[in-house]
Formats: sequence, C-alpha cells, structure tokens
Amino acid sequence: MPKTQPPRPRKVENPRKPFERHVPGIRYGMLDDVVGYAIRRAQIAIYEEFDRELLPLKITPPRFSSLLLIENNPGLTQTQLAELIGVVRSGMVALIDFFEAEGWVRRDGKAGDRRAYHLRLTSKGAAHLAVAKSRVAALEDRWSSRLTPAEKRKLLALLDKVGPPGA
Amino acid sequence: MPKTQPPRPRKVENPRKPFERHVPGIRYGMLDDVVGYAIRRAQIAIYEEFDRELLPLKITPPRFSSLLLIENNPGLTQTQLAELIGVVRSGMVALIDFFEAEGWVRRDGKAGDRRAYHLRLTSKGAAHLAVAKSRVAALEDRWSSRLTPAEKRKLLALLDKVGPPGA
DNA sequence: TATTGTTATACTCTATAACTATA
DNA sequence: TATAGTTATAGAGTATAACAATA
Repeated sequence: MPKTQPPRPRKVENPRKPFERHVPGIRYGMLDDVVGYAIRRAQIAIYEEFDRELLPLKITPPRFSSLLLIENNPGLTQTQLAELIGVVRSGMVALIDFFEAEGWVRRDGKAGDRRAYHLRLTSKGAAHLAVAKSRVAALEDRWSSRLTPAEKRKLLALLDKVGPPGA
Repeated sequence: MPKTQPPRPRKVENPRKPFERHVPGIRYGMLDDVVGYAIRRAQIAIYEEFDRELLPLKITPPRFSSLLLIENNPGLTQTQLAELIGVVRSGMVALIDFFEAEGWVRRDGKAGDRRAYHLRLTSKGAAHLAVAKSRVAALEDRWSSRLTPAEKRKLLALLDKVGPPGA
C-alpha cells in the first residue's frame, strides 16, 4: 500500500533576529541622546535573555520582583504589593492566584480585618525563588561583564536619579 | 414637575498614585542590585510623564521612535523599520496604517520591486514630529535636571554597554 | 523557493468600573 | 462612607501562522 507523504515541514517564517541596538548605517537622530530610548534599548536586550533563562521556571520579571518583595516583607497585603510594583489592585489578583496555584505563596488571614490577606512564601516558594535568584544573579554577572563594579554602581545610582524629580 | 435627582457623581476609585521607586520601610533585597529592575523602575517613572505630555499629540514611545527613524532614514521599508525598533513585520502594519490615516507618512512604491514600500514623512508629519521632538527635548531636560551633562553622557554610555555582550 | 506586506487570530498585560464583604 | 479583594470587561500591544503578489 502506498505510503502517505508526510507533510513537508513548513519553513519557519520570522526566525526572530535578536534585537540590535545600533544598526550600522542607520541614523538615529535625537534618539541617541534620549534617556528614555537608551533605557528602552537596554531593556529589550535584557528582557530577551531574562525570558530565555527564567521562563522555564515560570518566572517573569513582575513575578520575580513580587516574590522577592514578599520574601523580604512577609505579611504584605495585595494592595500594598500592587502599589510597590506599580500595577492596580485588580491586576494583582491573577498574579497571586497563579502563585497560590503553584504552591509558592499563601494568603494568610489578617487578624482583626477579615477583608485583607497577609502574603507569605511557602517553603516550596522560597526554594523556587532561591533557584530563580541564582539564575538572575548569573545573568547580572553576564550583563555587567562589560562594566567594572564601580561602573555598575554608578549606573544604578544614575538610573535612580533619572525621571521626574519627585519620583 | 419634580426635578429628577441628577445621578450622584460616583466617587472615583483607584486614583492612581504616581509610582514610587523606593518606598520607605520596604526591603527590596537583591532588587536594589539588579540592573534590570533599576531600568524597570526608571522606565515606569519616565513613561508616566511621556504619556501625559505626548498622548495628547497621539504620540507613544514606539510611534515617536518610528517617526524619527523615518525622518532620518527616508525610504526605509516596513520590514527594516520593524527590525530597527524590535517588533515583527505584522505589527508594523497597523502602525503605518495609523500614520497614513493621520497623514503623517506616505507609502511610496519602490522602483523595481512592487512588493515593498519606501516610507517617507509628509510635510504634515514632519511638522507634527517637530512639535513632538520639542516636547521630548523638554522632558529630557526635566528628567536630567538632577544630572550634570557629564552624568547624562555617562548614563547613556553605560546603558549602551549593559546586556548580553553581543547586543 | 524566498521575501514583502498583509490578514486572521490569539494571548498577555493591564486598565476601568462595579460588586461583596467587611470596616 | 471607605477599604480589600474580586469579577467582568475591554483595549493595547505584540506574537504566530498562513496567504497573495512578487522576486
């Protein structure tokens, strides 16, 4: 009996090239002097690698910072955490739901106020976060490989001063 | 005849507080040493103001950089522009459609290749971009108000070196 | 066979508004 | 009357996959 032709493997379109910050021959105009664009460029480059290393752990940037803030400030409420990372309360619900489903975070009742929860890491969550932290630390080392420790400190300090004076 | 009670103005919930980068009393753990998070913090603070100043002009960050790249490199194709700003081709279509609908950008036929377009600013687009540029420049001045010119140059140079060595 | 622009589609984020149960 | 968490919903933004016209 005639063998059916297996479907020819479709050529993968859009083999996403890694983002290139300064393409030779392109004139960027004032973009090269705009802090906001320099930040955007650096962020694209950084997030690409963050996703590649941490998505297998189901960790995204907002998840990472949320878990870290819960670890360092046990008992935070959802509203407090939402303000800390700059999202609205309703957006925090799905995030904590996910953490709970993974068994990483507990919603503990708050004594004296039955509306609110205290957020705490479970031991499983703490162990998972430890793995994530070491990967992030490794990424940081790689990212900073072209910076001296003094330059990195300088960069952090300068970033902290950028933006509207009040922030 | 009895006047109908006008609906009592509902209290606005979620009066969005401006993002605060370092909340007193909160422990940020290793987040304070992570370049990626420092960048994220600065970006949130910066984009809030960008939106407030530029959205009335219908300008968003990707629109701004796209228009600027078209101005400085007239004749770019959509695929080239998409790669420059780090989005896929299909995402560029809606962006250019919008520019065309506003009358800011023309799709010129490419001689010798009827598949592609050369993108160019219209005079209306150039004029609009000029206004946007001056507002962005003003924002830059405000954002950099706490940085000396030398510090700003240093920041741009350091941001350029952050990330995977190849980028 | 490859490429340009396009469409269709879906998924993630995140926002607003309204609801509930508490306070 | 206000607040914590929640739900419903909608709008950006951006991704993948497939397609037509063209190379």
